[in-house]
Amino acid sequence: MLSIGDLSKRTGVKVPTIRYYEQMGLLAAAERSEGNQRRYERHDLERLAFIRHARDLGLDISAIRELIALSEHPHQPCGNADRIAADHLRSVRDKIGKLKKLEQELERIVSHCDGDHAIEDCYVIRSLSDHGLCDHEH
Amino acid sequence: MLSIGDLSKRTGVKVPTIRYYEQMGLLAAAERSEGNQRRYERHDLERLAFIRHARDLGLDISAIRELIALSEHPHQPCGNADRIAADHLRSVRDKIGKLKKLEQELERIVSHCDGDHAIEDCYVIRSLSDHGLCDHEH
DNA sequence: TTAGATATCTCCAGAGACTATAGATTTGGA
DNA sequence: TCCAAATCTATAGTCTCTGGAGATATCTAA
Repeated sequence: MLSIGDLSKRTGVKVPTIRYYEQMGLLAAAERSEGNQRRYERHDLERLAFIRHARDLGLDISAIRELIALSEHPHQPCGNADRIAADHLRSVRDKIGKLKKLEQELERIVSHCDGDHAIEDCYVIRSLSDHGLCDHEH
Repeated sequence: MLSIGDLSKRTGVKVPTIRYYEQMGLLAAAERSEGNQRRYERHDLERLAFIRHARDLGLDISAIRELIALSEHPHQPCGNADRIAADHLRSVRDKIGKLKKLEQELERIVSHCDGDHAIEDCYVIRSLSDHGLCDHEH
């Protein structure tokens, strides 16, 4: 039996976050000690590792809730789980695309500025003021 | 003189968001009509466009507040503005790197799954349960 | 001029995913 | 046995908005 602190150390999920996940229904309400403290077992550790992993991958709580619900019906076909992951892949690619545009623009802005002239002539400030200086719309 | 709605249409920033920016001190408190409605001028439009642009680039409110403060002292050297943008560029690159790892991993997960077998054998679910299946740590 | 439609006002609550605090209780080790 | 550390609950705060309620202002058309 693990305390909430043990669980935290083993998974890298902070203690208040574990309680938060319980509240959000991602973790079942834990058994309690005589003194009302949460006590966990191996399967709770696995579940929390699953959640942690999915969060690291950027899935949101509701997607994780769906995946957990799916994983509790192991004999159904897995099309929905596949769809959730594939949707997420699309959104990750989308985000990467957007960030790359930002990267280009910031590069351009920063490279024009040597940090050593007056604000009124600073490309950083001017770029932010005047969208027309951008290479592409965003 | 523009109403808050005009300003919103011209900048693409929603009305409650404009009021929020005022509350956060990014926009000066607007002049008011006789009936207490906000009235804006050209320079407010420019300021809001600046904010919008900076937010689109992913700068947070406090960074924007700093940039605005800097831009109000046009004769100082611009080193700080440069630093803010350069810092941000670093963090954008960092984010891109992380998302690319996710992309790889999600690709791997999704490509192993044809959406057509039982959950208990689904690579999506198994990958999330078992970190050991990952190519790299995260 | 007046009615009615639209826009605006303030204040407050909620979203999402935590994080932190306060004050009380329990637990584990010397 | 005693004390420090961990845990408990409940509540509030973070950040950047977004939406609603109910009251007031403004604009347009008749």
